[in-house]
Amino acid sequence: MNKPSGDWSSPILHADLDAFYASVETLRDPSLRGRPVIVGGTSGRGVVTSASYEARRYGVRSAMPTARARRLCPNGVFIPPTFGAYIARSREVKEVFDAFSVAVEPLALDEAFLDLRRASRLWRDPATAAEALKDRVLRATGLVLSVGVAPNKFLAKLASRLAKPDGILVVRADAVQEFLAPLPVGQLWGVGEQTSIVLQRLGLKTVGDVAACRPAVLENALGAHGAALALLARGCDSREVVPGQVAKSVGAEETFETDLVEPVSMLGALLKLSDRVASRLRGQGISGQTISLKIRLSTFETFNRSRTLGQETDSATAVYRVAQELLERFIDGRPPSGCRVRLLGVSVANLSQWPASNQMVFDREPEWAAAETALDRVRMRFGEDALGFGALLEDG
DNA sequence: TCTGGGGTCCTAGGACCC
DNA sequence: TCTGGGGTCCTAGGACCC
Repeated sequence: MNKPSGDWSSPILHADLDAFYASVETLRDPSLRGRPVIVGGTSGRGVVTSASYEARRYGVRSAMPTARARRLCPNGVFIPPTFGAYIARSREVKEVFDAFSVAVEPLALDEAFLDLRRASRLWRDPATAAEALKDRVLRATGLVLSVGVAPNKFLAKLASRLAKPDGILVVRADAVQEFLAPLPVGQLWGVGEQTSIVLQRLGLKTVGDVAACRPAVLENALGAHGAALALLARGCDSREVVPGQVAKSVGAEETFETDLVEPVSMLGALLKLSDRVASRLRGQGISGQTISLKIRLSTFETFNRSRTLGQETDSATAVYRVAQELLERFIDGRPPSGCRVRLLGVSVANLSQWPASNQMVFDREPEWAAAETALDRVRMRFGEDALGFGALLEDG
């Protein structure tokens, strides 16, 4: 059964779906095929989350304000995101990946690492496997995949980015330096706007420049981050592909169409956010100890306030109470005019799995679990009127 | 151009304990 | 009376990724 063995010096794959959200929308509505599809917030404050390659020709990019994308591409089809559809497609793709390798580490809905070292008898070489993976994903889901093939995670991720769209790029172990050296520093994982500025000041423009720089100089300028960059720039990355990672925090946030100034509307928003977060915790069978509140003012200044409880919770009312206290304390410490709130967020960290005993209760009494969201509790206590949230405030 | 929503990781100071 | 040292936890802020 052994296939002839080719070059296995680059056994790590990074698989990345092309223009994922826009592609899913095109599958949902085939009349969009070939048109500039732009998925993103359609409110005044929305940004682009995904753009088809047709839209990119007009200069539309992810994270760009939707208003600007409309100016660049007036004929674009603008669609608000439908996350349920993306999650469902992502699961289908994950099934294809899992049939392919025992070591699959998802990074996001549209990308994953695959370690092929334990599949070396099934394929002549990793590049052949990458071809087959693209083909299987396309046939199973209709989605187009780009794949980077490299000796480690960092190089594989870089390769898949450069392979797009609809490509495969293999970085051979003996060609790493030539591959990396000419790339701009911004291609290094973890180099964004701020780090680029620091590197620029050091006179470092390409990855080759960074590789040639003394690690101590980088560490001095950027701390531990600098030491890590020194290694990446030389193509060194010893991180393993780790399947089955569990989340470390669960959160929900919302940017409001217009800034909130009334505390009562802020509390109403907090209640909704707390309910969303708690529902997701229970859905995953986890609970957490640290509740955080995120506040972004109209000035775009952003604050975080958190509190760690003596015990874990997955209850919306418990999360809400803490968030409410943190918010009230924050407002008290500000000048009366200084609280135009652009965004509120609630998150829960310090997570752990539910004890098995609780999960048994959950299994036995699903109706109990279903009634357990905070909004339901509020309705039960205050009636439907409570959804105006006035009653909650009286209750304080 | 006026900046989403979901996350991860790192740093630094202070409290607290031994 | 004139000041230890190490470890851990908590909080706040910030950079970065998709």
